[in-house]
Amino acid sequence: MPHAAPPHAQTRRRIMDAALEVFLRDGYVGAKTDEIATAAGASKQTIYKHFGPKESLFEQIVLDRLVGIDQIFQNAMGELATTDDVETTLRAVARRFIHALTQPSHLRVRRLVIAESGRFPKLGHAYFEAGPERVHAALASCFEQLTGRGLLKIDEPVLAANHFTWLVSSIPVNKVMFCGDDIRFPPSELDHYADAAAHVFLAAYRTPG
Amino acid sequence: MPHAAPPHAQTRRRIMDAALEVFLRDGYVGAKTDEIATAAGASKQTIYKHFGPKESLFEQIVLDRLVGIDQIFQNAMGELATTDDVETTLRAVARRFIHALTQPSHLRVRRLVIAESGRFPKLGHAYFEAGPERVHAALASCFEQLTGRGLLKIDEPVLAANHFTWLVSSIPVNKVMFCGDDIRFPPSELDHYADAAAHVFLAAYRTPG
DNA sequence: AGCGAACAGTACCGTACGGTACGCTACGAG
DNA sequence: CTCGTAGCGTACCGTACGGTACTGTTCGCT
Repeated sequence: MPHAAPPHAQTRRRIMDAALEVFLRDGYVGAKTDEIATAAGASKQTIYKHFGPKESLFEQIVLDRLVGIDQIFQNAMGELATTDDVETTLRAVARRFIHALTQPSHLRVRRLVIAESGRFPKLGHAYFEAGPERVHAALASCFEQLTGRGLLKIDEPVLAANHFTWLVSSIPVNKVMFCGDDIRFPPSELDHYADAAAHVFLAAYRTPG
Repeated sequence: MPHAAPPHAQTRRRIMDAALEVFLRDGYVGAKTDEIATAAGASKQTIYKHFGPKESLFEQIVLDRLVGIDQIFQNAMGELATTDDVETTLRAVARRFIHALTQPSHLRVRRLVIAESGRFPKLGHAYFEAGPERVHAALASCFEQLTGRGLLKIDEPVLAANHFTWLVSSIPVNKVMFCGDDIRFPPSELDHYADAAAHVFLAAYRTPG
C-alpha cells in the first residue's frame, strides 16, 4: 500500500476521478476546467499536460470508464449456459443483472453518454458496443447453447437477448434517466421486476412441455 | 419581402420552433441566444420580451412539446379494449406504437430531456408523467378490461403495460439514444420488432387454452 | 394624421471560461 | 550539488455569451 513513488499515474487518476465527477454533474459544456482542477487538487497546467484540451480529456475519461463495463454483466450470467434448471438460473441472472445495472455509478455514466452523444458521436457508439451489444452477444450465445440442449426454444438469439435485458432493466433504468440518479429502488422491488421479467421471458421462450 | 403584421402568437411560435431546433442540436448550455434569434428571424429583445431569460425560454418550450405527447399512443391503442381478437389487435397496436415512437421528432425531445434532467429536474418528471406513465396507465386500463373479459390473464396491469411498451420499443429507442437521431429503421424491421414483442407478451399474458 | 405596440438591428456591458505563460517548490538520480 | 521532472499557484489573454439599452421602423387602430 504505502508504495511511495508512482509519480505519474496517481495524479492522473486523481484528475480523471475528479473530472468525471464534474462532467457527470454538469455535462460537458457546463463543466469548468477550473473547477475540475480544484476538485482534483491539481493545477490546470497539469491537466492540460496530461490530457490536452477539454474535448480530449472528456473522451479519455469516458472511454476509460467503458473498458470492462460488460464484465459485471458477463459475471452476472454465471453458469447460465451450463445449468440444467433454466428457470431458477435465469431468475438468479435477472436479479444479479438488475442490481448491477441500477448502480448509480453505471446509470450516471449512461446518462452522460446519451446527453453528449450528439457532440461526441464516437462515445455513443463506443458505449453501445462496449455495453449493451457485448452483453447481448454473450447472452445470445448462452441462449444458443440452451436451445441446442433443448432447454429453450429460441430462433433469434440476439433478439431474445434484447427481450431479456430490456424486460429486466427498462423500468428502473428509464425512470432514472428522467427522474435522476438519486432515486433508490428497494431491493425487493428490483427482485420483483427481475422475477416478473424472467417469468415473461420463459413463457415465450421455454420449450413447451 | 412583405411582412404581414403578425399578432404576437405568430412571432411567439416562430421563436419557439427555432429555439427548440437549436436546443435539440446543441443542448441547453450549448445553445446560444444569438443563434436562436437569428434562426427565428427575430431580435433578442423580442425573445426576452416574450419568454424572459434563457432558463424560462427552455422550460416553456419543452413543456409546450409535452402537452398531448401521449395522444398519439392513446390513438395507437385504438379499439384494443373492445376487441375480440386480442392477438391481431395487439400486434397492430404494437406496430402503430413502434412507428409512432421512432419518429425523430419524438426521440430528439426525449434525448434532450434526459440530457437536461439534471439541470431541470422538473422537466424530467413532467416528461415521464406526461409520456410513459400516462401511456402505461391507459394501457393498463385496457388490460384490466381484457382480463375482466377473460381474454388476458394479468395480475399487475401497470407492470404488464411496462412489459409491453418496453418490449416493443426498447431496441430502436435505445439505439437512437446512443447512436443519434439520424438512424433510420426500415419499416419491415420495426414491424418485426413489434410482432416479436407481441408474441412474447401474449405467450406470458394470454389466457391458457 | 397621429398615437402606441410590436419588432428588427446593433451596439454595448459584465462576466466567465478555455487555454497559456511564468515563476515557484519538491524530489529522485547521477 | 546539480540537473531534470512533476507539479502548484496565479496572473493573464482573447473571446464568447447572457442580458440590456437605444434607435428606428412597420403596422394597427382611432
